[in-house]
Amino acid sequence: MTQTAQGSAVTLRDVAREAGVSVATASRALSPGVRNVRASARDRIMAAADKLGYRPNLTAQATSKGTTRTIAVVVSDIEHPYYSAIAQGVIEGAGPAGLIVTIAGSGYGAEDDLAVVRALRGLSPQMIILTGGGHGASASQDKLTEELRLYEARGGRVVAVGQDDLPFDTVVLGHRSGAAQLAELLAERGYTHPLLLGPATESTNAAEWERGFIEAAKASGIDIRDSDIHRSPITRDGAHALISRLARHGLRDADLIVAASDVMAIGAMTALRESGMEPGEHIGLAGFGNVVGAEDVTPELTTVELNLAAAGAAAVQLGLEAGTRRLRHINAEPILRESTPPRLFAH
Amino acid sequence: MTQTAQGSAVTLRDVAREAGVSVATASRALSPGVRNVRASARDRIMAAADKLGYRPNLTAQATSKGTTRTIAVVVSDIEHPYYSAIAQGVIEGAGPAGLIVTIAGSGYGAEDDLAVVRALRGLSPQMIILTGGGHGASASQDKLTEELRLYEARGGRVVAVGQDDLPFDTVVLGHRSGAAQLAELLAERGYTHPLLLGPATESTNAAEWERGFIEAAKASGIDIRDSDIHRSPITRDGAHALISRLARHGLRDADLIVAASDVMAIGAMTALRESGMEPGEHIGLAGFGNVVGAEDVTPELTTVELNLAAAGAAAVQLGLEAGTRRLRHINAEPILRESTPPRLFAH
DNA sequence: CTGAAAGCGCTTACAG
DNA sequence: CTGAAAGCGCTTACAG
Repeated sequence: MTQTAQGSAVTLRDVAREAGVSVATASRALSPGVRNVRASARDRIMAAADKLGYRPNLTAQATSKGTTRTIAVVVSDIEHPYYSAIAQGVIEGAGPAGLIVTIAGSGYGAEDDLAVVRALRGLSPQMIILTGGGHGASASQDKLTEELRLYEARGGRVVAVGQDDLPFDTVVLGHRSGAAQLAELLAERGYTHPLLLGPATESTNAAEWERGFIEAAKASGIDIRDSDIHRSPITRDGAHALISRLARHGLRDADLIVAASDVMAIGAMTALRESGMEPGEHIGLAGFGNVVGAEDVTPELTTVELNLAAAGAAAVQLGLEAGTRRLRHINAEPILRESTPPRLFAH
Repeated sequence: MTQTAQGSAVTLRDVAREAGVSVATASRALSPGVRNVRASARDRIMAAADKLGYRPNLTAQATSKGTTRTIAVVVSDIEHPYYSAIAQGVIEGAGPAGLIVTIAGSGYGAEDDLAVVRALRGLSPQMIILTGGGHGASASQDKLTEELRLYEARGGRVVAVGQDDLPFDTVVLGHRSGAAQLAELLAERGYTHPLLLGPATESTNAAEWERGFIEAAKASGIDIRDSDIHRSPITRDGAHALISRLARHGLRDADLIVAASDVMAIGAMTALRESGMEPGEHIGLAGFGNVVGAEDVTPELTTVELNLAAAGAAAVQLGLEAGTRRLRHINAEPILRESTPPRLFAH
């Protein structure tokens, strides 16, 4: 393939020539929001652009303007519905503003986010939305913050979705309040011995979820000990393996498993059944997030609706307005379904 | 925010000055695969870049080189696990080559793909991977092809994942052969009256799936009439609504529902149960794709493994090698599970 | 309202 | 191996 292929691209210069104006005026006529071009000239230019099939070179615009009409969203795992739901919200929010959204997958560690943000910065998006959910304090986290600050200094906007452990605009999700409400309702239904199933990786989202649940449980008279808290990879298979193992040794007196995500809860559900226990009947089961699929398992899964799409859209709004370090809260609400029926001897 | 913020960015010029060389040498030292720089100079330049926290401006590189070290994958719906699985495969395939992958969501029509590709072209990715699954012949489809040809003419690579109805390199998925194998196995299990549940939107993937199933069924002595084929939106809710309606009027003599995707099958499963029929027991149920969740519903869902991640990785490989209009086939394999138990009076 | 010119940050023949 | 210069496609003061 020769470099000549390059030559076939229609450029602004071509449009200008066709319309009989300078590239400067052609540029003005074609950029939205610029008024100072005579109507007749504008029309000729538009027509020429159309006729030639002109498509502006966005990267050239970017090197000239220093930014691109693009939103980059960083997710830990594109296959996890938690992230796709947020991404979908971002897309919906970006559409009206005429912004293209671009999704980049990282991984579950702060260093993963860091690597992706480094690469992304070079692409000069107008906004970077982080959805990783927080990694706690660490050297990588500090470097990530520093990298993002540099990006901001160049005029970029950064917004986080999750918890407020990054010093930027943040859409705060209801991991804590949602988990607390869930704990209260489950206590009312008569559950007394919950077992918590959290992620093995550091996650501020999960930490808030855990704290919210434990505190509210305590207020309802339920004490959750450290030995009641288990951790596995934040996937269907991770939870499945853990619960299978636990079930083999007996689940002691637990009457409820509460997972940090629906995906994990669903893996646990299958593991329970394979171990001869009927979820809902022998032991209650609750998830978190109200992800697609939660109401299609049997029994239907009790969970907490996080309103992820709304959060994604809100992140775009925050990023579009000027401001710093603002927090925007999105409410969560528990949804009780068949997997946590009222216990017989409710107090 | 003033434009001066821009000034704080570290540029190649800064690195060159720090190292005491020209920008040209600095550029050479920093670009991988370029040998002609004295080792000592290279070391000084690397050190300077490191010290200053230099991050190359990828958009500037792009306007200079005409391309970006980026792969753009176009998906119809990021929330659909079919697409996230392919995207995950692309990410895995792109990593070793040092390419960033960017995911853009479109919609289910050819005109949606067209709009996204237009926007994407401006970002000059090195490769565009289309996963839409084919839209059949139409004016939009022709325009899409034309747009992609222009992109190719500028040196870009395009690869499709799905069926071979686009005149570009294609990773062909086993919709047809997978569906055919499934039909044979289900016939062996004694099913005689399948009802097909396909997507309402035009899709070559689905058309192949349908043809594969019908032909193989016929070979096994099962005749599928037009009235046995139903269509709904390609979502959980779409299938749920359709099957609910059908169940109300009675499902006639159908002993099996075969859906074009697992997500649809899972929606159908819930609808059946809500209508008082036990999936697997009263009526068999099969999906397609072996998506996360398929083995976590009750009964576990019979489906066809499409090896989507492998397909995504294969697409990257195709795009990295030179060549045109090559077809690469990825095998599909049926997975029989509890949702299609052997019928009592199998022939 | 318009054009000539300088500039965005980088790459790459070209000539040493 | 290295530097000065031209160029990538666009934008935007500046001066009419």
